[in-house]
Amino acid sequence: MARRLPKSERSPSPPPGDQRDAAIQELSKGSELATQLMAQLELIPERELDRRDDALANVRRLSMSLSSSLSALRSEREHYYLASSSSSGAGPVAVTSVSGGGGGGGSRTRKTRRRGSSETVFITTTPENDGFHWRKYGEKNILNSEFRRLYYRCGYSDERNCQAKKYVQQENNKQPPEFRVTLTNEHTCNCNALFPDQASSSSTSQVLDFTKASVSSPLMDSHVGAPIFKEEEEEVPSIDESTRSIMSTIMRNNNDYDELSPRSWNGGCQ
DNA sequence: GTGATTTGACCTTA
DNA sequence: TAAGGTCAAATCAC
Repeated sequence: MARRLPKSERSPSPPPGDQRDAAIQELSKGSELATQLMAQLELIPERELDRRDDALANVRRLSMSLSSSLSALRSEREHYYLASSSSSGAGPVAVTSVSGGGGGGGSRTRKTRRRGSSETVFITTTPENDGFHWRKYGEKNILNSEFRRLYYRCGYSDERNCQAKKYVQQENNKQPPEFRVTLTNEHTCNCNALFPDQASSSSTSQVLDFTKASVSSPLMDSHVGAPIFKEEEEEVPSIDESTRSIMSTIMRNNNDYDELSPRSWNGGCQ
């Protein structure tokens, strides 16, 4: 039942949370602690060399995993690109963060981005590959551009009041073609498709299948190489097992991280 | 039948 | 007033 609600029946969205920032902070702390632990291990006497080296190796691995988690989260915060595919060999080419003038507000029920909520702009050959479920709601010819601009909103915009939006406009006819993607508003739906193996624990988990027209753009050809996230799929190329495990551990230990928790990744997407 | 996309009209902003 | 952005009925795909 995805029929859009009449304007009058819509409720205002809650402000976007900062759970991701909290997660980043916790990961930073973990990283610092790992560094300290490494220093302490160096002090273990040489007669226990074997044990010391094993422990050191483990801590180094832990530290590296924390670092990659951090960098992945930071990257996602900036342009939602945690789930970009390595199989396609194509990713964002350039990223530009733009901060607008500060919320439209007012009594208008309709707003345009010209009034300036924060937005992220980047060029990519895989505009569809950001791990989120988008629904197209419009398409326009743009002045001085030979390509039409496509308008997407979060697939859970209605049921979860998620205000995330995405504008996709082809930039050129290169092979593969490049697209300018503009993301506005953070997802508040808790419905990204990261870690689909965890998501698959729920029979109603949200999956992304870009072979369906429903979540892809007519501009997106097969050569773009979009990943297909299905319930049966187990691998997310951009995140290794250790990173995933550490993030899960941290999130289990902090219930405030609803936006990032596995529970939210799958159960929330119904 | 259900849910997503298309598309022309309408709204908002500059 | 032009252009960008959004709405929502019609249409399409499954």
